[in-house]
Amino acid sequence: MFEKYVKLLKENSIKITPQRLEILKYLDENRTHPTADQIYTGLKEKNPSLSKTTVYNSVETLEGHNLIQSLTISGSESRYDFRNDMHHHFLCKKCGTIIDIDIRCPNMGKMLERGHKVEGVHGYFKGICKDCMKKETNQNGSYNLA
Amino acid sequence: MFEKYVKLLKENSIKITPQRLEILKYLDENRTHPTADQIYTGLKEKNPSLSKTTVYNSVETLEGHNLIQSLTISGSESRYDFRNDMHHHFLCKKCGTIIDIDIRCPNMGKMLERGHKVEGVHGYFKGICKDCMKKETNQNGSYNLA
DNA sequence: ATGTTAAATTATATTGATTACAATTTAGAA
DNA sequence: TTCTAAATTGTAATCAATATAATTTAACAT
Repeated sequence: MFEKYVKLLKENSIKITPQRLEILKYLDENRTHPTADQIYTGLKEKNPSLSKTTVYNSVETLEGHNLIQSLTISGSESRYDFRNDMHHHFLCKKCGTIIDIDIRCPNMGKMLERGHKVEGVHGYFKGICKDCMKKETNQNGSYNLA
Repeated sequence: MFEKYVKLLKENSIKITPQRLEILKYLDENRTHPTADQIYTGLKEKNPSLSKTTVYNSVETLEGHNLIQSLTISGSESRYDFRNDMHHHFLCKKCGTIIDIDIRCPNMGKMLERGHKVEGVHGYFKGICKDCMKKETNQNGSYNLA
């Protein structure tokens, strides 16, 4: 059940606690880039003693060891991503979904040339996602029947 | 003095107010990507009647008309950028500076291929800037004298 | 297994950014 | 100049995130 996450924590010399295992599992199984509050709410029922502070502490620890990464795409709240590899994100302004975009930033070389040490890269696209675009097109189409 | 900003507002059919002119001018002259609070504090002395709510309202209006853009690079607070053209940003974890990086994202084509409509692109790099790297090197060098 | 201890968890209080609201003022059109 | 919708203002409220201190616990040594 939790072996995978136990292994992850052990490999990184992070103390193994039920809360951290649950949070890791939740992020692994919910690739929707949830907020701290969503993680808390999602786990609270099965783990009534869970505290929101623990969620904040845990994601901070996990991020500090590069087991997960945090996103600041929406401004109002941080979101968390089980994936720790470099990829980009797309936020749909219509449905709110955050989609993983598998592109690696091709500009790292330029940053090095300029003498900066890059430790993290975040690429955020914002707009209307494919599915919402389809719906819009359909709507406009029906208007044209008049 | 303010002709440039009057013109900007007029072109976008935004009602011209002294507050909006001051905020635009502040952002134009302070390319440090200030927070709403920094804008407020920077203008309050010369404009004692200015309200922080007005700063929030104004930057929202200006961003809505694409006169400025907001950054969510730091997580805790939004920052504002007079530049509205596409470019990237680098946040130095050491000195906190946010540097403009003049690269255009080369992945727009891929997004279109996938059927998404992209309205905004934000590229954030985080790490240690050139200047802070130099200081670190110097420090390590002096230790090596022992 | 048991005891020990530093670290983690928890509940609560607090901070800080942002938004909501209602009263007042004002920009810009008539 | 008058009028009106919109903007500004101060205050209160909200929401995410952090600080704090007491309690619990993971992991090590015995």
